Amino acid sequence: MTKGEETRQFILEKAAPIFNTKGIAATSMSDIMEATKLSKGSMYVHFENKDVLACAAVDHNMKVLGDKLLSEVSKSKTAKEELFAYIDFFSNAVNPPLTGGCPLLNFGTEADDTNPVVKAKINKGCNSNQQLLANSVNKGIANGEFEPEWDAEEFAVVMFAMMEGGHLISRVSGSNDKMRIITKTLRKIIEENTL
Amino acid sequence: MTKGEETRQFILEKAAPIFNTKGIAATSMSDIMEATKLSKGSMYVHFENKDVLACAAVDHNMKVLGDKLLSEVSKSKTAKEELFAYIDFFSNAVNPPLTGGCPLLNFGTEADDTNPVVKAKINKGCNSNQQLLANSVNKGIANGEFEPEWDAEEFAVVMFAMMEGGHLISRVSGSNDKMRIITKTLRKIIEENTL
DNA sequence: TATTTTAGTGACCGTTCGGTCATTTTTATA
DNA sequence: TATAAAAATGACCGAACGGTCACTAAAATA
Repeated sequence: MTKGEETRQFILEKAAPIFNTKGIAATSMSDIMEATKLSKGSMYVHFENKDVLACAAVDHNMKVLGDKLLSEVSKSKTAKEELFAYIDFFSNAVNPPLTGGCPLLNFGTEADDTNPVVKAKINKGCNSNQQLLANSVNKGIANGEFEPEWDAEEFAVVMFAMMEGGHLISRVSGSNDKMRIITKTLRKIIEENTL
Repeated sequence: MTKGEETRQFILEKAAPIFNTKGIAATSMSDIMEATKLSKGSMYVHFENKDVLACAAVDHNMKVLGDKLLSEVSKSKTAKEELFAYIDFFSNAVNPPLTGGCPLLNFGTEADDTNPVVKAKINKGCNSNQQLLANSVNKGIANGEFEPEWDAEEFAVVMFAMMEGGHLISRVSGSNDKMRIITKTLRKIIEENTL
C-alpha cells in the first residue's frame, strides 16, 4: 500500500464514524480535518469533494459492519446458530457494533429523498442482509434443521425489519429493553420452525 | 387566532414537510423563506432561532400524522379493525401519509446522537404509537375478540418495529413490495390471535 | 379615529461552509 | 543519490449560513 492509499484509508477510518453519528449534511470537512489532524488540502488530494468522501464513508461503514457481522456469524455450526448469532450481534443498540448505530438506518433515512447514490447503496446493503438471513434459513431447511414449509425470503424481510425497527426504538429510548422483546420474539419464531 | 398566530401556523405548515424530507441539518432558513415567501426578519418574529423552529416542525409533523392516523383508526368498530386500520394507514411507504415519510424514523435517526430534545420528542411519539396498538389489543381481549393470553405490550413493540423497519426498506427500495410482506405477516398474527 | 402594539421588511453582520492553488515536503523511481 | 512524482500545507476565495436591527406597515386597542 502506497503512502497515498494509506492516508486515504486513514481518513476513511476517522471520517466514517463521524458521518454515521452526525449524518452527511451535518458533518463538515473541518470535522474530518480535526479528527485526522490533516490539512484541508490533503483531504482534497484523496477525495475530490465532500460528496465523494461521504459516499466512501458510507461504503466503509457498511463494509466494516458487514465484516464484523460475517466474522461472528461464520463461527456458527448450524443454521439456527447463524440466525441467533445475527440476533446477538445487533441486540445491543445502545452500544452498537458501529459508532453511531446502524448505517442502513442512519444513511437510509437521510438519503431516501435527497441522495439517490447513497440511497442505492443502502438498498443494496438492506438486500444483502436479508439475503444473508434467507440463506441461513434455506441452509437449515436443506439440512433438515428447519421446517421445509418455512418461507425463507419472507422471514428474512420480517426479521430484518424487526431488528431495524427495534434499533430505532432502542436508540431513541436509550435502552435495550424493547430490543430484548424483539429478539425474544425472533428466537421464538426460529424455535417454532426448528424440527 | 391573531395575525401572529396565523402566520406562525402558516410557517409551520410550510416548514414541517421540508424538515421531514431534507432533515433538520440540511434545511436552511432560506429554504423556509422561499417556501413561505416571507422575509427572514418575519421568521424570527415567530421563532427565536432555527432550533426552535425545527423542534416546532417536529411537533407539527407528529401532530398532523397522529391526527390523520387517529381519524382513520377511529372509524373502526372492532379492535381487529383498529389494528388493520393502523396497518393500512402506513402500508404505502412510497407515497406515505406525510411528505418525507415517517417523522419518527427521519428525526429519530438524525437526533439520537446529536439532539436530546428532539430525541425525547421522538421517543414519546414511538411510545404513543405502541400504546395505541397495545390499547387496541387489550380492548379486543376485554371484549372477547382476541385470545386472552396475547401479550398486548409485546405485540405492540413488535408490530411497531416491523412497520418502521418495513418503512425503511420500502423507502430505500422505492417499492412497497416488502412492506406487503410485513403487513401480510402482521395480519396473519392478528388473525391467529382472533377468537 | 388616535395611539399603541405587533408583524413584516431587507440590508447587513460575523462565521462557517466547500473548495482552490501556489508552494513546500516527502516519497518513489531511475 | 539525483530527479521526477505524489502528498501535504495553509492562506485564500466566493457563497451560504444563522442571526440582528433600524425601520415601515399593519393590526389591535382605547
